[in-house]
Amino acid sequence: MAVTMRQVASHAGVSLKTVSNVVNQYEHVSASMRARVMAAIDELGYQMNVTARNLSTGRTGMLALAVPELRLPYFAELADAVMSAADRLGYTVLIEPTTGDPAGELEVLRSPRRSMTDGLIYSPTALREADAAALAVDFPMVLLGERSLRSDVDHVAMANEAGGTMLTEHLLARGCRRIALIGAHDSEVGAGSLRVRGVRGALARAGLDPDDLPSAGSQRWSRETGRAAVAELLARGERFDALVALNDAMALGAMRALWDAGVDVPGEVRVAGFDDIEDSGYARPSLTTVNPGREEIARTAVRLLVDRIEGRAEAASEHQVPAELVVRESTG
Amino acid sequence: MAVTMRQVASHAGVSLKTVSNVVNQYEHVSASMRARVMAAIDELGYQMNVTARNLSTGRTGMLALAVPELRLPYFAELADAVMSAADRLGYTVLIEPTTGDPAGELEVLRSPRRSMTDGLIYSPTALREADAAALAVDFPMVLLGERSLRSDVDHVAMANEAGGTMLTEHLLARGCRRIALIGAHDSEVGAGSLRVRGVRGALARAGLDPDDLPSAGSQRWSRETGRAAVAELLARGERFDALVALNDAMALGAMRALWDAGVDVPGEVRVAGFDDIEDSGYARPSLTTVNPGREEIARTAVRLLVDRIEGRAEAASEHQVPAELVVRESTG
DNA sequence: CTGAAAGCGCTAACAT
DNA sequence: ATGTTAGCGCTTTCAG
Repeated sequence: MAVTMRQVASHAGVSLKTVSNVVNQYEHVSASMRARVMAAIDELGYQMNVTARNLSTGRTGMLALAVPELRLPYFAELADAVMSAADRLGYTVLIEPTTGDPAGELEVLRSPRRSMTDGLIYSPTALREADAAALAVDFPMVLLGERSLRSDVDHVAMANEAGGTMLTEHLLARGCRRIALIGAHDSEVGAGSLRVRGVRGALARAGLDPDDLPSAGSQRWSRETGRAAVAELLARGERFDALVALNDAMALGAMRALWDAGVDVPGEVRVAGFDDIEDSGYARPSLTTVNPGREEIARTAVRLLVDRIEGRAEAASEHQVPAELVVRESTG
Repeated sequence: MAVTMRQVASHAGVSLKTVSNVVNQYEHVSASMRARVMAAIDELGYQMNVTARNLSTGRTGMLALAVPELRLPYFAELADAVMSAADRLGYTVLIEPTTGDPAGELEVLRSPRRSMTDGLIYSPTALREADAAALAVDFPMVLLGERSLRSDVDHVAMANEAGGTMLTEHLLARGCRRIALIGAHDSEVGAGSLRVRGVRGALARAGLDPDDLPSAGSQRWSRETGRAAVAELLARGERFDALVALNDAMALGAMRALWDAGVDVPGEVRVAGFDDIEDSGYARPSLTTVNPGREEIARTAVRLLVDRIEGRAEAASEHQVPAELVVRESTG
């Protein structure tokens, strides 16, 4: 079918190894040899069979990135950033959707496809303490998130708690006294609980009751969840002068629901989110949020993973990427 | 390093082939044999080396999907849909970002990585007539878009022109008389020109001048492009009572810019887009748009490609996926 | 600097 | 129903 290296070799009248050397930019090949081989390659339209090389070298040049779903804008933007960073280091990214449930997140660790990738960038959102053992894998992996589940693996942590704190202090400074929360669930791990912790801490420090937070929302952090959560809060008759959504998508859905209900943002309720996804700057009103440093997270994760794959890694490390408060119209 | 099938075989005291049979669910294996092999697999923690199988079978089980960038919401949602559809048929998707320029779009056709995927779903947006020859590839491919460049390949076309027509007729029915266009560029192929054709056709039929369309915007169909385009139109002093953006992202950016300029939507200007991305339903005002049938496009493309890969394909076919007008607040 | 030969881990005829 | 034997196309010692 396709032209093989062997055919190129015989067409050029050289050995297989020589063709391999030329193709792989091996230094010590005479110019004439190289020219002859290149000519044969062109004439035959040879294309390297990457699978064969992969088997031979034991490497595939692919990194896996496990995320819940690409429809969630944060993960689409993250994937984009990871792909660019990987590309710069000569790697390709295989995106593995987990659907954001524990089963899917565990499955990606055990998938036979792991043998097709050199390593995994893993952003679990639904794993529970009980699943921690599954993280003891025998391939290079870097975890996105705090070192909550397993410690002997590289981590890239974003400033979740600090972000929650910033947001809350900002709202308090604007005069808010009763904050409602969207998207909090009981998981003990993951970004959500840390963000909530930041919120509670700031409230406590301000002398407010950190446990008196009206809250709604589910596991799937989508616009629809945000919209439904606000509908629920209003239906329950909750009162609040600020709304912290644990991500921007929910915040955008929430703002829409508030508008539908005739509640003015930021006049009556100030709204803030997390992630600084692109939409947030274009929403009406534009959304105050926390920029988690997506680009740096992506760059760092890829670098750590590639270092480990290529044997340059030391002990497992944890990197903290600083977050930044982005104040926009939704908080006045 | 990793456990091989051979080790499993000797551990279980059977031949290589038997292990292979068990692993591949081959029917004719005695229950006892199967149990013995499974036990060995568990004890050794065996995991199939997919790369080796790929080399041997000449298949990888991966489909490539070439799109400009995942940050553009339409492509993130499309990728999501393609991945789901592929998964249902037992395939994995490798996303190949093209950056949306001609070089990147050509590159993906020639990349050695094509030997790692069984076929390609290709959504060119920047290719010119001159590049048509590059589409003569020797691997299974399905093109997303009209049969404008090459005809002997499977196509899944969306109703671009019809969509433009629907949108325009809707706007005319609402009383609009002067439509501005965002995102039109001179490319002769691609979705843009077809959408524009639909707009012009409807205008002509209504007795309006189809060539008198204020227009702005560039190749990259992002929110920022939409915002900048409106800024430019306003700066030029153009007058218009409707705005058709060639995709939703630009429409959302445009609406934001109109709001910044104090122009009421839909009161003074009605706005419409294309794609029905998720954001459009949550925007304020929510955006009137054309739903191109993304799910069906994805399903159809994957099915066509897999049929071809697995040898069930006939002659090249063109599938038309119907579009649907989604009327929302932005057109009153 | 180039060639010969072995082998990566699996599948697939072909036997048995 | 299970075992044997060749490869798949490339990389990689090891010679020369």
